[in-house]
Amino acid sequence: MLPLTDRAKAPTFSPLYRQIKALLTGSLQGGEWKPGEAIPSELELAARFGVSQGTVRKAIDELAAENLLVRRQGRGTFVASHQEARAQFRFLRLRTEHGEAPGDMHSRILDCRRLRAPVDIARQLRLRSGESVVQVRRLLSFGGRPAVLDEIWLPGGLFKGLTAERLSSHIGPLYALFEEEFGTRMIRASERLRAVSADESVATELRVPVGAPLLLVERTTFTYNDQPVELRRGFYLTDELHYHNELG
Amino acid sequence: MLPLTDRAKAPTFSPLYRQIKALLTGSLQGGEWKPGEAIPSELELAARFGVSQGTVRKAIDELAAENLLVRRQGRGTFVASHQEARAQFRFLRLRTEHGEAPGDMHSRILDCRRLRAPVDIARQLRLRSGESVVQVRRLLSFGGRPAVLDEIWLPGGLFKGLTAERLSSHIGPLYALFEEEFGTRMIRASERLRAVSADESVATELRVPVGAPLLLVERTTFTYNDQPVELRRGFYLTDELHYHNELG
DNA sequence: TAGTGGTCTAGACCACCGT
DNA sequence: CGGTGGTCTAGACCACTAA
Repeated sequence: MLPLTDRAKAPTFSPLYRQIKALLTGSLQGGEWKPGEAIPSELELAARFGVSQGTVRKAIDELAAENLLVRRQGRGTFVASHQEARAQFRFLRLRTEHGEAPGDMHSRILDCRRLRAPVDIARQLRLRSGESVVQVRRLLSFGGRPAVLDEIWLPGGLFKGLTAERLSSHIGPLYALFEEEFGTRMIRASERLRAVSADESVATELRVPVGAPLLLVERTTFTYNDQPVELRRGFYLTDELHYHNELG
Repeated sequence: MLPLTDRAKAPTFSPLYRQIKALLTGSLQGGEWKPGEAIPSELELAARFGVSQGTVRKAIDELAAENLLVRRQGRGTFVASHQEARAQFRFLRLRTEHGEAPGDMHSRILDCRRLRAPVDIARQLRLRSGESVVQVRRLLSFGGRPAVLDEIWLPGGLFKGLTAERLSSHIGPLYALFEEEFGTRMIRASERLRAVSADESVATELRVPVGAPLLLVERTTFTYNDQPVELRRGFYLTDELHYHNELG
């Protein structure tokens, strides 16, 4: 590790703890520690990198704030996972009238196809036009009532063995499956929300009249290094549930 | 300040930096430092509270993360203000197709009335039913096109001199006016989003057909101590603009 | 009891800003 | 230049967990 005085002359100054953070991120991305596992203790990492515990702490603090790591006092620091209960509703912002997470969720896969990427999909996923992509359509229901119709696009190269059967036999969040079976961890997402009218095909799946108002949620999901790896177009029926958002 | 060993026996343990944070929050709430002003330096505060600079730092770190304070290297730490450019679009999440903040914003006040709080409004604002509230309706336009119809409810006691004239003559965000003229600073908000159909009165104001899909945004806004001080029902026209959200 | 993260301190030095 | 926040260190002790 370069001492601060040497690094300070670099055109783009980066403090030591950020370099440590980058090294840790690299190890996470490279799979040195898997989701759910503990990473080495702060003192071990400090020894490995030749810095003080405080510097490692600050790097881990930022990674924990970004939900890449989870600290547990007395136990250690763990790689975040979409398997954990606390992660279940981090990306799905639907809530009941009372602000609680809705129960009795069920996912039905409508279809799963491989095809050549349309130009706009390719551009958003940073693929070459015509490269292979996977398109998944699925219906989310709560208490037996359809609530969300999702159309999902994934890079074909990253999701080779993905089939409707594999998706249907999976229990829990899709992101848990993606992380376990395909080694792709969703880190953050950017959503664009609009109100639209249900067209005939959407209305049929959601069992509402044609023209009913629906919340359209377009999501771009990113993995490490801000690499986009998923696109979603979700039609949300918001008569009983709503999309919840906190403005800090 | 109690030493750690004494405080440790308290039933609800709170570290020293959180006590400092509470003291700072109290000074902010009490108006010792006004929005836009600098607070004392870290070393001054450390001396005042009889703790180390590091402990003050950690307290300020959290307040900065909550957008109550703004750090500026080499200059000092300042009380956050809704006047600043960076705060303008913190609560208004509308973006253009390209993800930019929309330009040419104009606010037109439709009316401003004082009345006795309906039961549900009173409950949400933690007022006694029948207490005075102010109801404001206003239309936000971008590039001359109506985009948001807002209905706003405020506690009458906190907003005594608020009139349609005062609102209309104000330039900039309402929250800047509220903070300057009424001493009430909006800290955070909780929003519930739904898709609805435009009824006749809303359709007229937004110049859309009756039944057009609109994004309904219901907001509860809080000041210090999680005290709710504003309710909003906004009807958003999302054909050209959309509601943008980042999922961390 | 050993090991982990969490808090607190004191001190040194760096980066940045305004004068 | 002096003063501010930002980084880094070394060391002490506390709180929590699991064995």
